[in-house]
Amino acid sequence: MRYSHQRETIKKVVYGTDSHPTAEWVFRKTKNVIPKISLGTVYRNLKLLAEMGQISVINDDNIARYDWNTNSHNHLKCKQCDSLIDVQLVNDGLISKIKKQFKFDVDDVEITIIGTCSKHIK
Amino acid sequence: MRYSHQRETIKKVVYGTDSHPTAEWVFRKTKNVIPKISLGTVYRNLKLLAEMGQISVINDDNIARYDWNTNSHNHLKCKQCDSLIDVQLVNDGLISKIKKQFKFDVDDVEITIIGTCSKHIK
DNA sequence: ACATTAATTAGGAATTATTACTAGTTAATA
DNA sequence: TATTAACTAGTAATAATTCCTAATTAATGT
Repeated sequence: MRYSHQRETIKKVVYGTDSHPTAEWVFRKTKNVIPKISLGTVYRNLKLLAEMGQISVINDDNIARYDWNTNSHNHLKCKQCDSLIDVQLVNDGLISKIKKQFKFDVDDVEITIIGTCSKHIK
Repeated sequence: MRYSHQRETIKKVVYGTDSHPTAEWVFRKTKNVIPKISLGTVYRNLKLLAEMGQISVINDDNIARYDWNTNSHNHLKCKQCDSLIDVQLVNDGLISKIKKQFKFDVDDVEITIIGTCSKHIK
């Protein structure tokens, strides 16, 4: 894997936000630094970064969002403001329970809690 | 909401399988009954059925899959055979914990466990 | 039964997110 | 500094889904 200015910039953009951005958002932000960057380059490098384990991908309602936080964690998704909030819900207990109960070899646990965040609860 | 032969047939197709089918799969199956049905009709009615709470939608890797089982439940997704297996993991404890801990009003809990199912473990 | 009407459909065009292709550019190495 | 393989910009292609429109059809009143 060769160094690339584009890839490094994209990585910095993702690492610089907690907003779980889409490819389109990353594209717009990266353009501020490299105006001639193309959307394809952003997609290709986001995919590469994910494969290298440097960022993670969240599948949110049929659109990919990216996250610098590669530790296993979960999300609260607010229907009102469409934001994703990081939380830690899973314990090793759940994983080993699934392994035993269903004879299922667990790689990853994806949890998204859909609802309304505190901002909108009066 | 007026009766429609197409919608009833689509519903029966979804209710007739445990395979969590895609819109494309439902389209092909429904075509056996109504050869001239169009893909748009399938999408529109799947959406309507979901809105009416008669089926549920699963977001699997940026492609929608449909499920007759509208009770809250979770999925084991096997990377090898791409199948989804229904399981029941969530207890009310988790939901009330989230409500308290994050002041988050929970509507739905989406859990997908990615891994390898028993078929592929020797 | 028949006319009216608003919901629904088929078929195709449009949209959105994403990937693939290609000629030109660039980082690494010798 | 020349070589070369990886990378990029720009654009075309693809895949899933939604939108549009004229024609069809289920429900209702007569």
